[in-house]
Amino acid sequence: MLNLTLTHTAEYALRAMTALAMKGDKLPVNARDLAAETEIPVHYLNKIMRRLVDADFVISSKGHGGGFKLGKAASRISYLDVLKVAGYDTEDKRCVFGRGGCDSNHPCPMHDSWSSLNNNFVVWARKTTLASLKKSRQNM
Amino acid sequence: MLNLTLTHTAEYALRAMTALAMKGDKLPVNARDLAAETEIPVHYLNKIMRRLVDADFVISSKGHGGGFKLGKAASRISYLDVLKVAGYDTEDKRCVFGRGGCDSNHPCPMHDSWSSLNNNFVVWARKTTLASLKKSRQNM
DNA sequence: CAAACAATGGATGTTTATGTCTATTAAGCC
DNA sequence: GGCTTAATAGACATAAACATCCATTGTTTG
Repeated sequence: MLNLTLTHTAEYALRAMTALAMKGDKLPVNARDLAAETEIPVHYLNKIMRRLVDADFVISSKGHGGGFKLGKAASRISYLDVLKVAGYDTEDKRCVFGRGGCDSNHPCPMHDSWSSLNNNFVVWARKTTLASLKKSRQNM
Repeated sequence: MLNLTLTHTAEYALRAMTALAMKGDKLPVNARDLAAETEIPVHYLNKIMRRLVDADFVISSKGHGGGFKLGKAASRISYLDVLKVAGYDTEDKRCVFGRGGCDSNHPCPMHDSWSSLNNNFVVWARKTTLASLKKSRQNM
């Protein structure tokens, strides 16, 4: 993994989850409202939500008064979790320099600096949860 | 800016620059050889090289014995420089949460955690130069 | 039970990034 | 000067990401 550019899909997933977390888990929010609030195209949001539902981070309910809400406590959902659902692969050991079999024993020229950045990122993404967001900005 | 996924263009640019840095600045390397070494499609590499040449990070020479070499000392070319040429925009202040006018005074729920990650990344990219790579892995 | 609401699933269209091709220009070598 | 090497330039093709649309299924309310 690594990166420097969030895909739209990933950014949207984070937005939607953040918005749900800010709501508390009282009432479900329907796709239309969620989309309006987060500036995400409704139909596209629906697709992303389905993946989050499949991964059990969101619970959906149909029919009148239905919609989406968090599937577990905000403190138990990390950015990393959400990014994985959105297609990021933390297990991807592909070499940035394009070499096969590049690891800390047989590093390519970019290996060391790159993995330090990557590790930093993964630590950050794992420890940042929807709850930490909510806590730091209750006053939105 | 921010990220978690390098575009191919950016990754290729970094690879090519790294490979050039490892060569020292004796002889130019032609596109064919550079492409083979870095596993980049030749024609695509050519396009990227042109942008690096335009930005003065690479000097090109045509004709027999020609090719590409670094345009300045490896220590004066940072990852950030290369990424900028590849299209990354460090000045992009667009809000990840989709809000207009989001800044540290009027932060969106994601703002704080997101900017701490981003700042980290920018510091890293600025301080990491082609020389640091070269030094850490002279033995490639 | 009927009507309205809302997610689901999949087909389809559009845009952007990636990759390929061909012709042109410039430089070195004989 | 003619031949070969190599970058430059831009047109063109392909694939992936992004986005839209519509029909279906399930829920709630009256």
